[in-house]
Amino acid sequence: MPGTKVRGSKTGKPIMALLDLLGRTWSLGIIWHLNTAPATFRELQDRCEQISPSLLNTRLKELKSLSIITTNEQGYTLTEQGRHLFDIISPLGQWSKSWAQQIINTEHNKTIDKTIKNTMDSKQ
Amino acid sequence: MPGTKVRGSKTGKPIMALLDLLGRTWSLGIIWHLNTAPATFRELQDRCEQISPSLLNTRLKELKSLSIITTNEQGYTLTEQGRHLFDIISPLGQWSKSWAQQIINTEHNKTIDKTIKNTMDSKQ
DNA sequence: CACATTGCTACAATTTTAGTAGCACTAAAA
DNA sequence: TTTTAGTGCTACTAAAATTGTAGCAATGTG
Repeated sequence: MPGTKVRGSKTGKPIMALLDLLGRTWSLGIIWHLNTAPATFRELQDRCEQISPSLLNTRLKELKSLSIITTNEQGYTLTEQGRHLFDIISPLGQWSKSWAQQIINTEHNKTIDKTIKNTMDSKQ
Repeated sequence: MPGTKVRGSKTGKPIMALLDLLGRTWSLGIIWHLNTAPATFRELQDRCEQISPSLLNTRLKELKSLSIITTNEQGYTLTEQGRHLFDIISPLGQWSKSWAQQIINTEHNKTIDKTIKNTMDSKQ
């Protein structure tokens, strides 16, 4: 809860509470996968590929008690706030792509460098 | 690494790799606190209030190997990509405030409701 | 040389998460 | 009415992650 002492912060600043929450395994993933559409418990389990039911349940309770998700006839859904939160983190999708690309290039360069080095070594 | 199988995903989609990374304890916090200014190891330890040196070291290595942070004369710093990542999550600061406010109001309303209920009960 | 600071490493204790099994409930089919 | 299938979980143990504390090696400073 914001205002209350949180794991990693004695101050209880909202941002610390939020970073603590989002920093827990699967929090971000659940929000991410719930944006597509509301989902039942098991549907959500599938979307998250590997989450264990006990943890999923724990996270759902946390997120629900903090008004980020809610339940209705369709199952679990983002609240309006939750959707706003998703909007904020949504650009991560694009960012992750260019990030991945750059890392791959870096790795590739390393390989090239090594090849060059080997070639040079063999010529000495 | 994006492209490689990650905790929580067999597909290795960049976004999954990223959510996995950011979902680890203190990843977000480190990025957040590093945006203020570059920091030495111990300075960063202080900013994060409660992180243990072993974990901080682990995270720094991860973030560094993934080109999100780097080291220079000033200590640890966000890379250009890291800064861009921060820019994306930066609105979380503002969001967390209104979120906290709303939760507090909700709690407050509960109290009010209870007070009203008690009053009504006592008048019966 | 003593002393302080920095960037860590080591390691046991504790907490968190994964993985698996299965129960209670509901609804439809046989 | 019994079976079957699906859903929302709970229980439990093993494995992994995190904390908390101590301290070492390297670098500088008086």
